[in-house]
Amino acid sequence: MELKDSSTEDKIKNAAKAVFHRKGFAAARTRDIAEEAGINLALLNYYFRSKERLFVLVMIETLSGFFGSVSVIINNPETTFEEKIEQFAAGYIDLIFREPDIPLFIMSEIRNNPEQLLQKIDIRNTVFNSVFIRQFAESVQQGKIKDQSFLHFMMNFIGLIVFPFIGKPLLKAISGLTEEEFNALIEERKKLIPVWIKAMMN
Amino acid sequence: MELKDSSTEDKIKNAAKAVFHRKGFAAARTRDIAEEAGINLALLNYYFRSKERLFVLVMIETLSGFFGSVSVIINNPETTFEEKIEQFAAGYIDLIFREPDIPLFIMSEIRNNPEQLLQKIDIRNTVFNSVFIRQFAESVQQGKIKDQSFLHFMMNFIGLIVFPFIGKPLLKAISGLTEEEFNALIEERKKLIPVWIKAMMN
DNA sequence: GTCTATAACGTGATAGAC
DNA sequence: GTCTATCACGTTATAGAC
Repeated sequence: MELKDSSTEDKIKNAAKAVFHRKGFAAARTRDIAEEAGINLALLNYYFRSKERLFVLVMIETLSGFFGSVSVIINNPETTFEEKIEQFAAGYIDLIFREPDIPLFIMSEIRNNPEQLLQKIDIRNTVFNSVFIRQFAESVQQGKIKDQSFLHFMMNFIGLIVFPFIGKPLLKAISGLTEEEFNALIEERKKLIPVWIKAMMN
Repeated sequence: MELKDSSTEDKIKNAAKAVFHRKGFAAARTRDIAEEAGINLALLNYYFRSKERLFVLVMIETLSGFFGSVSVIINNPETTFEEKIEQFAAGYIDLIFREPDIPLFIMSEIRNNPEQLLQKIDIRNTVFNSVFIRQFAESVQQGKIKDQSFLHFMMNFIGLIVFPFIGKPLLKAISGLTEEEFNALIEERKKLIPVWIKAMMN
């Protein structure tokens, strides 16, 4: 969004990101992207050859940006397990605030093409070789937290962070909150989620 | 899925449900639906006039089925607040097990057309006039649970239930679990979520 | 009601001038 | 590199026979 739009190529790619994120691959039209970029439709094919190739590029950058951005946090050897939880929650919420369409976009597109998209990014190793998971195991062993499946823990943690964004239209309709009020509620969760997570683990 | 396929009209509608739920409106082709129903493409238009009209019908039934199915649970005056939490979690997980594509389908389509779709179902009143929310407020007042936003509570509760289904492809890739193992994990959550939720409220 | 054949339209992609 | 004009194709929708 706030990337450099210096070259025409970047303008198109950033426009494609915005449109794909908002509408998904199938519903996005190359004409939408061209219009959003303020260029002609033919230029899109000149630079990226096809809608599909452009999409793959966008997807790779989106996935690596989304999953890579927190690898610093979860691999910091200086912070404790609890500190990582706090930083992870706050960091991810800030990240998604900047691009709120990404979680639903990723989930939808992966559903349509799981094997192809997931092999583009080695998320499994990122998680399982992290300092974070080692500290989780240590905390369990030391009896600091309840013995439980790491996967349950991750589902809960990520779900608490991400679900309000995925369910936003629905949750706004239920609550009747304005955009600002709803965002303020999510902002509160940066502090609340770590508290909840710790309560769940005892 | 397991509905009566007696009439041709029902065959088409059930096929449409399956295809729309799996691929979303934009990616679903009327040919896919006709093939899934085992009928000719022209019949689809004969019965439902257009893809869009068929979609709206499917969406209305999906939404009312999804949100209506639990209104019995949350409005039962015989059960306590805690019992409702247990029944709601187990009931919803069973429901989604039967049609696992629905949560992501609903979220995706509502994103594309929030106002139009949400006015078709009065979910706001269903929630706010429920026995469930009254019991929540009473529990807060009596000091049984921590004073907190009902919306946070709902986000957490629904998120814990629904997120594993929405994030399934991703979570399976991260964990390396098979379909059966993953489903077993979710099955465990029927018992675990009420425990976690209670821990979060104290 | 159900089918085949085809019309009408939208969208991705390219040719060719500048 | 960038544009206009157009092609090629897939998809929705309909006409018309049975």
